[in-house]
Amino acid sequence: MASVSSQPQFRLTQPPSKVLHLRNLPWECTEEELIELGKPFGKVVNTKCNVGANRNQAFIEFADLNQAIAMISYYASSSEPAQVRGKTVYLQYSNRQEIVNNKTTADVAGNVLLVTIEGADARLVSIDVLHLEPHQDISWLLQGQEKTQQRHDAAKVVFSAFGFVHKITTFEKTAGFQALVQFSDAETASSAKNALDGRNIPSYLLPEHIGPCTLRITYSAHTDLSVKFQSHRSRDYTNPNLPVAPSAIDGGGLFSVGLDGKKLEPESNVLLASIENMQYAVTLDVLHMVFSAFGAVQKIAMFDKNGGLQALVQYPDVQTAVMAKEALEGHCIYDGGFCKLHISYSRHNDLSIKVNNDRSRDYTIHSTAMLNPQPSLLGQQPVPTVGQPAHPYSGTQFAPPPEHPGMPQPSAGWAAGAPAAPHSMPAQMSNHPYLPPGAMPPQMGPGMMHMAGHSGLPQGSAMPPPYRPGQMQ
DNA sequence: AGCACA
Repeated sequence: MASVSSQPQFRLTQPPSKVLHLRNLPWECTEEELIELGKPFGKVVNTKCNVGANRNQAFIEFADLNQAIAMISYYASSSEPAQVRGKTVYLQYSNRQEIVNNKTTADVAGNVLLVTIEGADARLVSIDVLHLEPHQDISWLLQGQEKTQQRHDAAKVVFSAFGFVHKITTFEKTAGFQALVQFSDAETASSAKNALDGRNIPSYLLPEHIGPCTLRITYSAHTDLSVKFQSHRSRDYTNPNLPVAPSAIDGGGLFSVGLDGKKLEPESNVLLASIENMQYAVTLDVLHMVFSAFGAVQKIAMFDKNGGLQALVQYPDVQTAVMAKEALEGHCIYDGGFCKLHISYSRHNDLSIKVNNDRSRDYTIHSTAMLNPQPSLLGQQPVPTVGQPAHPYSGTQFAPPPEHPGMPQPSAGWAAGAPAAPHSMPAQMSNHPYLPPGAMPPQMGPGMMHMAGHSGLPQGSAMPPPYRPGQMQ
């Protein structure tokens, strides 16, 4: 008998199925587009997008087998390939007879996201990415040994930019490392999804030398994740009292040192600041101004790292650095999510500044004349009187959206960032809704963060003097 | 360019 050897890979003809498997789809491909593609041939009753390792495959299911056959046949003999937005899409019968798993109605927006974190080096994500959550004591995580946990942490940090993350569960699958991330509502979830899907975790959140970690995001059908324990693979941020380290991970080894106890990242008087979404120039003087709000800045050294700008900022003492870090972390130098700061403690205690130039400066030695001794925008005056920088940043350097009261919303973040906003910058100065042109305080870049009082920052009277070693919890 | 949520 000339029986066909049916090695699955080489079968030219799969058995027909109402379900078609599509590949080589564009990222932006939506369920609507899939339906559009199939509609000429019949009724599409179900779809599944973002399938496969690259999330660029999909399934569509027709109401009737003949409709699927019609579509396959048509494109088998057509000179024009099937396309979605100009991209050729390859079709074949699926090896399944129906789309299983379909979430309730489709890829319907919910408050829980299914996130796949791709990247060969994802396991190397540092604990540093956690530091965005000052209240969140994650010291127990340090004990963790698992790569999954670290990617989990990265997910927390990244997604917190869009709103409060209630819960995260993670799991390892063939598709890779995945997480379910629960927000309070679908709006928040969808803003996170829209902003983050297909993007890489910014390199400043990752240690040096590690490759990109890409996020692939779809909606989950879940609405409320069940997290029974705080573990390295699941966390409930709404319930800090949840028991730690369940049997799930034989987590015996965990010295669960205080869920409200000690800090793990050693504090330092020197901060390492990374600047994200740097749509506008950030100069030494700008950094000096910003960080001076919390105390005398002794030294600053700027350098490029991983394609981004970083700076080491030295204060005379740890307490000041702690204050600055707590206050500035995650905030933007400019309104609109521009030049967002990420701050961790440096291992340095005393920077060695070889030369004073536009990238590094020792404010303790010469040029003290221009160093404004009074340390705070924050402390007293609502009107910033920070030291006039050596090179006044002419308005053109910055993109000064109107001087919004209130710190920029962290929600913008790197999220929508990339494509947004670069165009009209100097123009906005004159368009300032409140100030006549030229009314801008010369010391302050227009649109810059106003440390004095507003949202996240402790303000004026409410704020203990910067040097007070008080606990700001 | 080759088949999916623990």
